[in-house]
Amino acid sequence: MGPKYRAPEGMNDVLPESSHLWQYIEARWREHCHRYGYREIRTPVLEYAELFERSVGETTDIVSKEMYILQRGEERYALKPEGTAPVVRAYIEHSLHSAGSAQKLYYITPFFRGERPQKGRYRQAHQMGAEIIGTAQPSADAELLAMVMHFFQSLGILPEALELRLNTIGCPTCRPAYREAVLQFGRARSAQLCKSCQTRLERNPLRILDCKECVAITTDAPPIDPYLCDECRTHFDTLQQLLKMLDVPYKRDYRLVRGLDYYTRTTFEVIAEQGLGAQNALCGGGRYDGLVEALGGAPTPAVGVGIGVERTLLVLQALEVPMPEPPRVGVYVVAFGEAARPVALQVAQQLRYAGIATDLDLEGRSPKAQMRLANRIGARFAVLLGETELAQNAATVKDLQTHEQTLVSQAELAVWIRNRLQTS
RNA sequence: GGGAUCGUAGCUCAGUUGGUUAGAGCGCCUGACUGUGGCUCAGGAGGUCGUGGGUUCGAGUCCCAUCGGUCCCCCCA
Repeated sequence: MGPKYRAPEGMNDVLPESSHLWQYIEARWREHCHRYGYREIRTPVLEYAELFERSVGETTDIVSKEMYILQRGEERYALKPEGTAPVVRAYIEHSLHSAGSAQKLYYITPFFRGERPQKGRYRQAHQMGAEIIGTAQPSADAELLAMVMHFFQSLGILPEALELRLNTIGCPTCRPAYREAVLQFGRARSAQLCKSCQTRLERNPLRILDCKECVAITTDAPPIDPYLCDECRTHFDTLQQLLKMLDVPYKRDYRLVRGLDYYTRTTFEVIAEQGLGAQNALCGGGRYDGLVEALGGAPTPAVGVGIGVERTLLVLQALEVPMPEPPRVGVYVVAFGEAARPVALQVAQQLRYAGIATDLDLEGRSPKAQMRLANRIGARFAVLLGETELAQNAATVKDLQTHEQTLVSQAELAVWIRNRLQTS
């Protein structure tokens, strides 16, 4: 029996029982990025649709059929389907290059793709991203990858649970020749390729390499290495050396040819064996040396990563990694009798002003129900107010763990409680 | 866009080859304990069995349609 109104398909409410986990992951990401010298950037949830059409690529599924388009008058907007293009747009728009050095920017953002939802894949999902804009040095790629793996580690995910897959897809100088080689390879075996790969072949031949259906055929496809230009080869070699030096394990994956048009050279993803179903990529990213220029900026190399928040959460839960408990109030104020209720509210405020997380009944429940609630929400102390206490401007503080009761004057209440909350 | 699967109380689920007033646990409320939680016990509230048709003397149970969830393909974080 569905309720009359539900959240849109593939879009989820984060309920209080799990919102603290989101806060935790997001706080960790912020901390982590600050530790690596990044600063936060926030961009609108909407951009002019054209931004994504130009950057992500008109022929990609994302742009051709998954974007949420909003038309308002003459303006065509799209809910952002990924995080990088808006950051690059902002970088150009606000001349962030003028800072003189490469910009390290991080963000946390929702993004939207109109696809059938499944485990770990939603129509509104959330991404933690980081971009280094303004350097072509492989040390940027290496630092970014080390940061990402360090981030997962800091959340308590063991390195064995993850696999960093790494590849290079060359640059506009060398990729065309490789593309041609794969195209020839594919054409020669066109009949054996799956249906979608046959159309893929003409549009974006490299994509046949990461088709699961056609692995058996494409396993013999030519590797890119002999086709790489000197610059791309040096970049990739150096990156691999740096990763080894930094003890960041990775696996070369010749099939890792990302979906978005803007990638050059380095591509990577981190996959998890457990916790995610078919959507086992926790994060993905790569170098996009042509994007800033393509969007109207000066030629500016860059590299970036996006980490799925939902997917990270699923992995943490599947691996049973310890995570924080939801916040609890320390004190619950209980009123015995109607006369005590306004005083209870007053006392609760007094405790809150003193910085003590406090709650009380606002529904007129019986004392017993109030006590039950105090216990259930995990409060450490119940502050009891009845005729006896009111007569003395005092309160009975009950320690709900030890059952000890102490009569404390209302004036000293906050200090009395704060001392015990700190020491226990 | 295609496919698989599920849909009984707020939540997790029982409901036998179709057979009277549809059940349990958790949670909620009340009481035992007239101003005191956690344990126990006794009561109570809460359900158009997703919806609409059909078969039947009779449908939660069978058939069809439809809606929704979940998972998978495609694609991607």
